[in-house]
Amino acid sequence: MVAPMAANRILLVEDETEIREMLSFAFERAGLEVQTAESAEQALDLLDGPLPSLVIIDWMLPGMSGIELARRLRRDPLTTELPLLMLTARGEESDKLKSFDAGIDDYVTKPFSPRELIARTRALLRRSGNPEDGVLALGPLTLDTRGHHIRVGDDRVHVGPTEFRLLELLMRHPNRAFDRTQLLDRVWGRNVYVEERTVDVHVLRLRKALTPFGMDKAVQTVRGVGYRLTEPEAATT
Amino acid sequence: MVAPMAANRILLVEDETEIREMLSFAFERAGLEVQTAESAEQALDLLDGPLPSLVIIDWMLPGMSGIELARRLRRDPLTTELPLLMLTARGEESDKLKSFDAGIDDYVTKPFSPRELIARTRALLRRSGNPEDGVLALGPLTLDTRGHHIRVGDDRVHVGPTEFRLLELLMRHPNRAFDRTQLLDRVWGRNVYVEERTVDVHVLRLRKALTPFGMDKAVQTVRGVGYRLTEPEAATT
DNA sequence: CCGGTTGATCATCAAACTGTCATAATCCAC
DNA sequence: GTGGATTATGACAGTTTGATGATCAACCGG
Repeated sequence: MVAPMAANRILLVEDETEIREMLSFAFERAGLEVQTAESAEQALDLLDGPLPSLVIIDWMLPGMSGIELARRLRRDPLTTELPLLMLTARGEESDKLKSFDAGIDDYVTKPFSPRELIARTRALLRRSGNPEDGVLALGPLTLDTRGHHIRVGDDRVHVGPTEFRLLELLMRHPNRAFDRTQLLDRVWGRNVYVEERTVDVHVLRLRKALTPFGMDKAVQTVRGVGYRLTEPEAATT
Repeated sequence: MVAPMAANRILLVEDETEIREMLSFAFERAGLEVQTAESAEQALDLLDGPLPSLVIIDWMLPGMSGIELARRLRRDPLTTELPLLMLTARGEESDKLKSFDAGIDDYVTKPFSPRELIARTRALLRRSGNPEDGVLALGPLTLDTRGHHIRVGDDRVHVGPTEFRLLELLMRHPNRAFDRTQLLDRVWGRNVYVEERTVDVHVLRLRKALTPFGMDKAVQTVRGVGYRLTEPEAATT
């Protein structure tokens, strides 16, 4: 079996070793998995791998600045929606505005209490489809990102790893249509070359797995676009 | 270029008239529609109507406190996802934590600059992937560009890709008449040759799809010119 | 090295969508 | 009212797109 994967991984980009370690410790004690980078460049490398749920960026970094890193992430379609939290020593309003312009989602000024940072981090995670308990739900369908299992009501549904990640993405963004390119980037990972049509097959398998529970209707085709997860029409009586 | 006619309405709950008016003015100048309430009770009343995209709550309110209002909104399934921003004069950390516990998404301390509040509001709206995001509306008719969803009230309407793009264009410019050439250019694409009459057919198909919900009347013919989308009620009876 | 899984493609079938016509229905100006 | 112009509608045949089942490769833990 697999080691219980933490639901939320955070990427912390901070060049000062002391702060980095202090925060790593604080986050882990708070039950959040942390990954660290000492520079924007290193962060970009790490972001080629599986994406974290959120990125915390120090304003002052050697080499590429934090704000420049933020802009870059926003420019890239793959990371454009990744929640960003800026960490900075400066308190001037002009900096704040610059941050928000760069697409920062939140902003904490040094010196700060780790507790506040964690609270803000949590708020941001919750807001962006990463519930703390790691359980996503859509009607009777639930997906536990930590336990790696899916159920409809009390019945367990078995799907392969790819279908799991696919459903996870869809459940994080219900009612949103994704085209095949987006799905490939976000479920398979970029830099992997796979035929677009392959998506169809995995969607099919996902539907098959859900069919016995009547939830296959939730995975909808959007012709000419891609796929979407939507709660089936309520047949309330 | 299309002006972001995002229908983002904000509910501001603030008892001090002066601040309320100042902020209303600032938000509207920033292109955000505002709705105000003087008390938590009044806010709850307003929330029985169509939901805003975000609620800004003053900590200190006569009667039910801001924090209590926040808790209440979180408890109600209907508003549990509604982004909340707390406005407070107190700066103590314990209060901040209490706010986040209550499910506040962000938090601004008085005195604050309207610019910062607006920046944070925008960030929150963007982040919240609020279902209202990218949703065009005309009366009961809504079109979700992100989810590729069209509905009238709660009923889903299915149309083909072309009809979707057609309706999207019309909804972005309600009450404006387009001639067939313009529609062909903007819905089909500039360098595609199709019969002008083809537009009629797609308009017909769009109307057919809307007919069961009585919204077909919204798509109006402008004889000798082309077509226009207008809210049915606007038509004189 | 061996079954058992999981994953990616391909070929094929079915369904949905499109653009065009021909024809009926309306509208407008005279 | 009449005739020409404009629009609405129903049918059709080709295309495009998605669904599906089979196949083969890669991977994994003995």
